[in-house]
Amino acid sequence: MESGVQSNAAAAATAPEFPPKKLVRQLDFTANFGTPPAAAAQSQAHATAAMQSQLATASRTSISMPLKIESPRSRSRPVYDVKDGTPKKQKQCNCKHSRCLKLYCECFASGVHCDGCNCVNCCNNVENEAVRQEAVGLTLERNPNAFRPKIGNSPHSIRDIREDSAEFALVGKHNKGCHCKKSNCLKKYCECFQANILCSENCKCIDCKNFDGSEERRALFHGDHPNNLSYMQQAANAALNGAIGSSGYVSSPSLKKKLKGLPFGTSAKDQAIHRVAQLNQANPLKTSGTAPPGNPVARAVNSAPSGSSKLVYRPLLADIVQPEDVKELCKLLVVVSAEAAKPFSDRKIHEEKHKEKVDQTESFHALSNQDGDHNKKALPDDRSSGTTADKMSTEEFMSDSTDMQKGSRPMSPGTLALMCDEQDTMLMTSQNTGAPPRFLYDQSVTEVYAEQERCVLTEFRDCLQKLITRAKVKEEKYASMAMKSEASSSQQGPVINGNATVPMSSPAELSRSSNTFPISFHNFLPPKLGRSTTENGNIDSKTENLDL
DNA sequence: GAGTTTGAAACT
DNA sequence: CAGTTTCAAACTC
Repeated sequence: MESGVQSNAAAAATAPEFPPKKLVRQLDFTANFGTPPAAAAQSQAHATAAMQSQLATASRTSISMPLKIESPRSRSRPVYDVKDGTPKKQKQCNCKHSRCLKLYCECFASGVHCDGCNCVNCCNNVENEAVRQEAVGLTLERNPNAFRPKIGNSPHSIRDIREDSAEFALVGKHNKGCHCKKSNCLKKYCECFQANILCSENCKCIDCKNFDGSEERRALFHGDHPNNLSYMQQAANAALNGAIGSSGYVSSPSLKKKLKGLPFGTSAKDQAIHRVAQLNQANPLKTSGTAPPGNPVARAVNSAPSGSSKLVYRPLLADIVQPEDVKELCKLLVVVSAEAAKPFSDRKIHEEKHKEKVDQTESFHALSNQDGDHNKKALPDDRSSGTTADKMSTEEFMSDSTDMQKGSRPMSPGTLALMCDEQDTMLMTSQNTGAPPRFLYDQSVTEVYAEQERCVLTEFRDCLQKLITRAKVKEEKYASMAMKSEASSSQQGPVINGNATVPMSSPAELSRSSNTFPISFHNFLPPKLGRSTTENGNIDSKTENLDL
């Protein structure tokens, strides 16, 4: 089909590849990417605005939308490393004829530039940004929803799934629906299957087997499929890529709790949980793929993780870092930043007493001196060059860490709100005391910035290192427990009793086991934050308002 | 790795 | 809107 790829590519680079006849506005690949700068800029602005608008719209939806726009195709490829599940480099396309400017291209469809791809004549890069933006505009013109997620929420929920159905589909529905004819919607050709969702009324597929209760689908997800592992990975990717949202699976605390609190109740929810537990029969980490022997309770306890792990992949840090932890971290960094600037503040206060009068006298003297040469040297030269300027600006301007607000560096609204009071104060002080103009202090401001940045980054690095350490510990524990689990199950099967440790081979379940890993981000935040939030009422009250 | 199959996207 | 073609990924061998 793709005969003469290279010749095609070569021709594409030198000669028109597409017929000039265009009933519908099309991308012009022929005119040396010839979009007039102005038109290109306009197109770019339009396209960018359109995409941003879509992103903004998407962010308002209940769908957990990834930062990058994704198409089902891009979702299909493992963005996460198969071995360890860690984020992996963006998928690389192999486009040959689309120049990566059509939705055929995963990168383009994902709204990202090609980077390290194997594509030919790629225009989906910075060098061809104008063309790219035009293509985006055209694509949006053709289909305003082109870059929007194709999987939306559906009325389906975990409660709707019947207890007797063995498979477990993610919550969601393909907005447009698939049109499969030969794949039975059980292969990755099918967008619904790719996204690990059931086909819906939106689909126009033929001979669909991707529905709740489908034997074929059940077989596929029950471990007796040769490609079960890949399907597992696919499901994990689907869960991870944000198309569905994190709440689609059993990750809620209540569910976790109930899952552990066997035997199950009789409510619909409990039944659903029970059903989820039954999914263990396709334990991805056990090649046998058979349900572990033992009583139902034991099987459910042991199997729940396996079953859910097949469909839910949760990063190692999933339960370590919570939203409030991020907030805490930000508070910490604000405190660290303030502390970093404090020496400058202290020094200023100390030295200001001794030098303020002298400086002002000198300045006044220079200003009052009507001699041109003196005037030039006395103020601008002294203060705008070298160490003198640094010294003075440091002394007179950096009386408070909040002065960094006066620099050109952009700050978050939260931080601005935090420091607005101080800014007003400083401004008034500066005006009242006849302090020199701001530009005279830029250098020292930068100096403080540098110190603050250093401290903040150091602190942040430390936190990240601790986070990594935690994850490693967790990972090692998973590994050892998985080995134990596998060893015991291969010999005599898991024996669960009240006191025995439940072998958990699933990272998903392990991460849910708060008893085993009572990890909280708070645990490794430095004590500084504790002080700042408990002893320093001012900082605490202000940082609480940080818009995180 | 090459060839085939598949279904979405693009086009008529 | 329906039919056809193009395209790149998924799949098979």
